Amino acid sequence: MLKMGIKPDNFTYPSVLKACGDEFDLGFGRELHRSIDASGLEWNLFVQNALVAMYAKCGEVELAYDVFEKMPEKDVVSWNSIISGYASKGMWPQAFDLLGKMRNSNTPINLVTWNTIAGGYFQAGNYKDALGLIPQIRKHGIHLDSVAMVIGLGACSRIGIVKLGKEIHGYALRNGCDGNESVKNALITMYSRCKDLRHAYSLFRSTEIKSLVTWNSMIAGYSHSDRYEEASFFFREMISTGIQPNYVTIVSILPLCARVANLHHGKEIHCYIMTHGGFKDYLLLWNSLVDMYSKSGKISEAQKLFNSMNEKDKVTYTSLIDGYGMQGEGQIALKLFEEMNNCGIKPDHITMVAVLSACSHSGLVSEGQILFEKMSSLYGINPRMEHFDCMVDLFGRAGLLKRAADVITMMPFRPSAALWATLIGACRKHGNTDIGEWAAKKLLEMKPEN
DNA sequence: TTAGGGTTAG
Repeated sequence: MLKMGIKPDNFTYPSVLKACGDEFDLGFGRELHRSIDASGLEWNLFVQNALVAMYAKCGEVELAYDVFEKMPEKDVVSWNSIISGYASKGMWPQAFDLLGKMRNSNTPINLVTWNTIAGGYFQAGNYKDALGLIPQIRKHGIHLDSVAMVIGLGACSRIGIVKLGKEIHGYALRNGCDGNESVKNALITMYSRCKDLRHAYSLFRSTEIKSLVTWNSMIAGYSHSDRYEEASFFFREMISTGIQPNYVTIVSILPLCARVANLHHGKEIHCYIMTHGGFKDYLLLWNSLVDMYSKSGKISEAQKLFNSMNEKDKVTYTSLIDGYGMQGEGQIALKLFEEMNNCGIKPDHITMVAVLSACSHSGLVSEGQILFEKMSSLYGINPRMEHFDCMVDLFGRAGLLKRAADVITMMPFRPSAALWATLIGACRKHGNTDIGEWAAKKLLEMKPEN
């Protein structure tokens, strides 16, 4: 268009900027920004809003704010764009500060504003807070739209509260949103994640035009419920209807492959990825493969794959560390942990579980203890329940039953029945009746949790 | 024309 000498106008720039945001093409976005400044359209509200949104989507909230701040006139889209930028980065103080300023500016808050906050909560894993917004929205007399429902259903499926999910389903039926594809897929996910496979299945079968996401929702749902046969059946049915799987399909089905007795299915999928294009850029996918081989005890396959990867993150390392740990190769696991730290990849609480359990399976008592004690000072990770579980197991396996018992007594969490059982098992193995009986008594005293 | 959403690994 430019080559033909046609000048972009106040309609062209927002559309192209939106595309930049969707593709995270910051380079082209900045180029457009320079071109806008030279075009005389730099004060157009639509153009400015689109610039704010583009920078926010590309993760450049400061640049987004620079544009936003200088805008002489702001509308609800401007505010929503900048709030969304901060919320998606988890910068909550800034997001809420702006929400307050938006209220003071007499710009009316609309459903998109609410959905932005709810979506931010969802991304941060605050599913309860996301759900808590629904009654607030309704209190303002605003009707939920499909986006609000999808977020609400997503939160229900993560927490596993089918009752609230059903209420949203009812709301969708009453408001004619049940035919919306996204709502349908979110409903399938909600029911299947809440282990109500019957409802998930009937919704799926009643969907006439099934998109890739519909199939993925179903496969992920059954996979999540450990139903390999059905998940695999849907996978094959999907391919037979001419729909090609994408990386989400593969990532959904791989964890199940590790759990079935032979690795045939997992290898088949690995082969599929190698022979079909379009998968190489998804780290998530390669991590799932490393994890599958690790969990299946094929540690040399996992290592081979790991070596072939150009990009690795903490999940790649954690999967391999976990694999070596399960094989009783604690020293190798610790070497990998050291390597990841040297590479500047920060471990998180799941990495620590893998490392500590590797120590426990290989009898590396002092190594495990040192790592546990230095977890928060060295890596900034506060010990969680599962780390204490690892320590009880570590001492228990080594026959240091008094120290295992001390961990349970001192830990700032309510010990689970399984943890008492771990200690009792260790006492039995090492012939310690005193601590064993004490633990058994504690286990029997436990009140059932509500 | 510009803002929010569904399937996703350790």
